[in-house]
Amino acid sequence: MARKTGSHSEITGPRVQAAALRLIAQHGFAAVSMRQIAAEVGVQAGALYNYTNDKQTLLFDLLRTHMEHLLDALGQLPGTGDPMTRLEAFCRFHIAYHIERPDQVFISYMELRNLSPDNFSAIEVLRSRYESHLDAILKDGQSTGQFALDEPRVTTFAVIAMLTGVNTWYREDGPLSKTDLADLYWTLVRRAVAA
Amino acid sequence: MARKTGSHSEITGPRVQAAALRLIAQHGFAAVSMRQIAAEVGVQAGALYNYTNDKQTLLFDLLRTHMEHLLDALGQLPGTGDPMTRLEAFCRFHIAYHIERPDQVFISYMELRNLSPDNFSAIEVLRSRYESHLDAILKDGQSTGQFALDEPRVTTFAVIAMLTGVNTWYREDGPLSKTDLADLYWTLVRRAVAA
DNA sequence: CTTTGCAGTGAACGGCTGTTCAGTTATCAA
DNA sequence: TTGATAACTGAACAGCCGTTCACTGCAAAG
Repeated sequence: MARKTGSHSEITGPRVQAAALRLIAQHGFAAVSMRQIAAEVGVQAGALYNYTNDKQTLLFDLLRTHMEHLLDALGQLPGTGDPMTRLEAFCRFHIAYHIERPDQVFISYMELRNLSPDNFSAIEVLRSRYESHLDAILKDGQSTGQFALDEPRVTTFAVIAMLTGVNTWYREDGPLSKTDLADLYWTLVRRAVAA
Repeated sequence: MARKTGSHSEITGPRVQAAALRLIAQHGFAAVSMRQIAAEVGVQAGALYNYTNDKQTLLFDLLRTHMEHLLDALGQLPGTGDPMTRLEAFCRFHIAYHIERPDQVFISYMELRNLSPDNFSAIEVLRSRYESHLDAILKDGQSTGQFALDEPRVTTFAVIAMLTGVNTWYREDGPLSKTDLADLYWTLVRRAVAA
C-alpha cells in the first residue's frame, strides 16, 4: 500500500514503528540498518517498504507521531484560569507524559539533525507550538503579578529543559515515586518563578 | 606514531580532533565517515590512522578531552566558603563554559551511546565527578539552612539540565548578552533553592 | 651527500548500506 | 474452487564503510 501511493504522511505499521523506535533510541538512527529493524519485526528488509517510503520517512513519522500525541494530550489541559494553577498542571503533565515515553522523548531531540530540512521544519513547528503553551502561562502570570520574570521566553526554555531532564536519570525502580518526582520539580519551578 | 604504540590514550592530532568535532557535532558520529573527516583535514583516510587507533578511540578522545578540560576549569573555583556564593560561581561558570563550546557539549551527551562499554564508563566517572561538585554545594547550603531542598541530588540534576539547556537556543547574535543570560539563569536558580 | 624515519598516498580488503523487484506464498471474497 | 490482492521473500544493485599496507616523498640528522 505504502509502496504504491508514495504519500509523505502514511501511517507506518505499528509493529514496524515500535521496532524502529526501540532500536533507534538504543543505537541512534544512523547506526541502525533497515535489516536490523526488519529482523526485530521478524521479516526481511524488503518487506519494510510496504509500510514506509524510505528510512528518512520512517524517522519522520516517529517524531511526528510523538509530537502530535503530545500536543493532543496538552490540548486537554485548561487554556485559561489562574496562571499558578495552570503552571502546576503543565509541569505535572510534562513530567508524567515524558517519563512514560523515554524512547520517544530521547529520539525526538536526539535525531532532529538526521531529518531532512523539510521534515526538520515540520517538527520544529510542532515543538514551538508546545513551548508557546508554557510561554502563554508565564506571560499571563507575569501580567497578574503572580510571577516575577525578567524574560518569560528564557524562563520557558529553562523550565522545559529542567523538566525534560528527568528522563536522563529517573528510573522506575529507584527510590522515588512518580508523585514524589512531580512534587519535587513543581516546588523548584514554583519558587523559581513566583513573585 | 599512534600506529605503532597501539596505546588507548594517545592524544589525537589537534587538526584531526577539530575536524572530527565539527563534523560529528553536525551530523552525528555514526553518520560521519573517516573519509569525510580526512577530507576536512585535507588528507586521505589512511593518514588518520597515524593519529588515532580507530574511529571509536577518536570519539572517546574527543569526549575525554572535553571532560578533563571541564574538570580542570571547575577545579579553579573555590571549594569552600559561603554556599550561596559558591552556587552563584558554579552557575555562572557552567553557563559561560558551555556556551563557548557548543560542539563539545553537544557531542558529550549526544554520542555517549556510541561509546564502547569501557569508554562509556570512563566518561561517566568524569561526568559524575562534575555533578558531585554541585551536589556538595547544595548539601552545604542545606546544612547551613540557606537552601531548602527536599532532595539535593534531584536538585543537582534539575539545575544542571536547566543550565545546559541554554545551548539549545542561545545565539551569540541574538538580543541577549552573555551577562544578561547568566543573570537570568542565576535568578531562577537562586529562587528555586533559597530557603 | 647519505641515511633515517615520519607523513601521507592510493589501492585494496571484506563487509555492510538503502532500495528495488520479479517471483512466491497466504488470505479472503465471490 | 477460483480469482484477486496484499504480504513477503531473496537476490541483486551500486556504493560506501573502517581499516590495512606496500610504497612514495620529504625533512632533518649524521
